[in-house]
Amino acid sequence: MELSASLQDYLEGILFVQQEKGRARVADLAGFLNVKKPSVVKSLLKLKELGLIEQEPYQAIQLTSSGRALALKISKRHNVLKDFFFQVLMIDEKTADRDACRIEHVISSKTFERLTQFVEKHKKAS
Amino acid sequence: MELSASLQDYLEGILFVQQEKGRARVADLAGFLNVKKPSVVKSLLKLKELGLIEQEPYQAIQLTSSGRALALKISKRHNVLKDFFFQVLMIDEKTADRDACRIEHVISSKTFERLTQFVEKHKKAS
DNA sequence: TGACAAAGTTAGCCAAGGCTAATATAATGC
DNA sequence: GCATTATATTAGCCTTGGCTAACTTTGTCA
Repeated sequence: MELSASLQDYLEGILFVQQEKGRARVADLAGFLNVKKPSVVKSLLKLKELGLIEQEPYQAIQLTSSGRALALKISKRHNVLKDFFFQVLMIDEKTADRDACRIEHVISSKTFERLTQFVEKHKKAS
Repeated sequence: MELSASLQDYLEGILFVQQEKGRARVADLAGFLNVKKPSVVKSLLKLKELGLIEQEPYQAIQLTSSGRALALKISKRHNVLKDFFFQVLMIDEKTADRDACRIEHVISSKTFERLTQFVEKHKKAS
């Protein structure tokens, strides 16, 4: 059961906003992801059905343990990709971040693992 | 005017199939892209409206000069990405190709250019 | 404590890009 | 040259993931 790129973005966004602001609300997420609140609500419904988040009506969003695990996994992908672009290819941070955000959803596990090793090696060498 | 990932795939596919088989027909493209023929027809209509291809009813697909230029550009991206995965990261060819196919649509020009340099440098070094 | 602002929700619309079923045209072989 | 097969097209459906407008709930503060 593969999560769509969009739902992965929501999940990752929830984790990020929680870490930044202590809690993640619909409006925070809408701001972070540059979408409107009703779009957030609609997507949260799907994440609830998948058991990845919980939310009391009109309240802040909670990640379930499986939701948190998945969000962390996606977030880790993001960071390795960003490190590769920023530290290895020396791309400016903003572009590195944007590219990471798009590629994290489509890169294969195999390629991601090799890239992780590659980035590690580069860090040690410098 | 940015072409969607899907339309980029069609355009690139047309170029590829033409090179392989001499001409690109709806059925060839459907096979290559793993979609059904009516989906191809629908997408070709959009590419026609954008002036990227021409097609007489029930006949093979022709790239216009701007369509060809764009297809070549996309194809080049694909090849550099594939080279990076296959030759630098030593990913198996099939996976390298699949990742290239997905990432070519989302990578920024800036990052792509740096990656191109990086791959060139690696080729010389080996 | 009651009014108002902010946050969340619902309903319903739209475009993109798949699909199937049915139809039309082209190409092939007897 | 005609029947059959392959190819292309059309019509119409579905899902995803946006949006706006309108409404409900929550929270704040005078």
